[in-house]
Amino acid sequence: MASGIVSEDSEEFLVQLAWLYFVDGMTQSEIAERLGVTRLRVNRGIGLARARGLVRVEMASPFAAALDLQARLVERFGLRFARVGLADRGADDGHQAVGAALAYFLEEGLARNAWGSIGVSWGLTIENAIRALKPRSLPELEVVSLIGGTVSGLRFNTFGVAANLAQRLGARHSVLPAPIYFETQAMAEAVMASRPFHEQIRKAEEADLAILVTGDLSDRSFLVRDGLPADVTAEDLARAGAVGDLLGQFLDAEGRPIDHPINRRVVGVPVARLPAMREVVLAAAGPHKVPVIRAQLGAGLAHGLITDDVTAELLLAA
Amino acid sequence: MASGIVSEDSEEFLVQLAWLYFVDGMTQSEIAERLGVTRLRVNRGIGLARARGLVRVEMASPFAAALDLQARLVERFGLRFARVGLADRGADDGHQAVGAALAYFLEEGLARNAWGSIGVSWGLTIENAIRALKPRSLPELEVVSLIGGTVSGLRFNTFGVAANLAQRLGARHSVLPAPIYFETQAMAEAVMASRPFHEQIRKAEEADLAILVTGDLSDRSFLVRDGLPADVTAEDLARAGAVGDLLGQFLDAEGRPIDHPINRRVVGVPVARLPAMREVVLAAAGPHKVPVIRAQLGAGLAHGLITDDVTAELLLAA
DNA sequence: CTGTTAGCGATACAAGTGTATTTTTTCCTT
DNA sequence: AAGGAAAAAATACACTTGTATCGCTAACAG
Repeated sequence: MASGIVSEDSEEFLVQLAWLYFVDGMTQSEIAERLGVTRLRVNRGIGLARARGLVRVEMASPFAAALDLQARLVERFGLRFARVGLADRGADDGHQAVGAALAYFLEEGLARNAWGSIGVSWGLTIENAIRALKPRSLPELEVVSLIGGTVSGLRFNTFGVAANLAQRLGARHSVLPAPIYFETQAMAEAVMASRPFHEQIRKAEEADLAILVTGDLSDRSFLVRDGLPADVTAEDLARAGAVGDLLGQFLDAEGRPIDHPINRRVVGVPVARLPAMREVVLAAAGPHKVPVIRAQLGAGLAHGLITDDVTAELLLAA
Repeated sequence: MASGIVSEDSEEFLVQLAWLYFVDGMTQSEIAERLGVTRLRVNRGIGLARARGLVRVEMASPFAAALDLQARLVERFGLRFARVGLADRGADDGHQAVGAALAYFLEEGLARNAWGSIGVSWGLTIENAIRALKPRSLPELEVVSLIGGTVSGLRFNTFGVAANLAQRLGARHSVLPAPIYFETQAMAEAVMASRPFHEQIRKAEEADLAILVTGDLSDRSFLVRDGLPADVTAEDLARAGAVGDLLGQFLDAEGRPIDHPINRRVVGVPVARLPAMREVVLAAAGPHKVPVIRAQLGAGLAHGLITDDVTAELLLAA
């Protein structure tokens, strides 16, 4: 019902608002008066412009705030690099901060033209990062999915994530047109072995950059909550020794895939291939994810880590 | 209170503030509490971070708001392009809006690598634009002064402008090490004819982009207020038919240099050479500048115009 | 030792902002 | 044409921000 609250949400209007507010520093009531609309409209419009990523705040050296944590992470886990943003300790979803940190990391690399193809999975973190990215036109770049998608139309579906990121960057994209999990191991193997899938997965494995996310086994994980096949529960996985997932594959505390059918029904780049990839970064934060992250970093599954200060402290604490 | 709190205006502190405020959306009091400083400090720090250009708001398609005005300016004055920002009609100095517009224009071109060298003069507008620019590293780029500088240490002195812009862009720069006006015509001619000056001016004339500003004859013009030689007054110039200046040279209502000694005592690229330059843009706004701008555009002294909506309307009104 | 001054913290307050609630308008249906 | 639903406007209010003011303290010169 409450679908289109702000009706006059044309880009032109929003750009006007943004200009008058952020560039000229006019007050919302002044703008409302000048444009002949209500202050409410202005207020909502400005919010909308930010939410849509039409205006972004860029920061000169965003990672200057946590230099020490970054250095200690690199040292401790033998990483190539680490980037840590500052979390809002009040809000319980650290996605905001990590998303922004991931975006700044991507901006750096994109400015250097460091990657010809980028592999992504899914999740709120990436979704947030996309919005914080500056729109570009990079027709040479290709965004590839590292993993299948869910059937249900979740907004952070892999298909959507790859498409949105590609659109933001003016790049091409390709996905793995399959569910994350097949009903049976046989079906998954058959599909993965077929020509087009084989080639697509290979393309994913050859991406210049892979952006990984991870989830734990709690209800806070979207994969656990909505993405698991009907016949598998989080309890099953915990009993089999899992602490969380990477690319839909469930890993134990040492970062090894657990011995459970679900790991053989998955469609995506196998975790075992990650160490051979060119550049793999893990973007994850939240106290509940600390064990999973530590497992994955310990197993050498990522070259770089992007997280927030709270998570970084916890990772270093043990 | 914690021990190692960075309580000065260090970049690290400001970046922390900016991150917590703009990325995490925390309130100023929350930030103050978390960092163990007073809210006042946070408030001022955030302002400082903006003023220093440490955080910038970028906007997706900044010139979408005034498409029609731009088209009409191009049509009316036979320009290659026009960019118009939205002025705050309350504030009487339009420098904010034009500065931002100029910055967006430069961002466009810099992203395309459109220029190998950029010529600048001086003024508040350019100063504002520099702060709104994203820092870069373009060691191949050279910023050159199109004009001499003032003796007094005005902060928008040409020398400073060229140096600041170059620093922001990570570029080299060179200036015309002379005052704008010499005491006598003979001195000016002698200097301009000397080898190093001759070469420097030639380099300026060959710049890929020239950014011009202009002033009228009122007290609002910094050149008139502080930059004129002691023996010349604005009244003299007005009597000689001047309506304003371009590169320190005073022009009449048709855009022709007036016949007055001051125009022969100036150190800089002669206005007459502008039409032969590759790309010349005039960045100027304000109702009081309308006659000068119109004169200059009428005489074909610029290929492009960067201004604000108020000025654009007035230019088109006549 | 004392008076002066610069700077910071505390307090206060006016203005600005984000959101919830109620009223009005508009437009569609019957 | 009347009734009803949905959108926009008006109203209200709690909270946030920016700035002015006062008073304390510490540094410093005489």
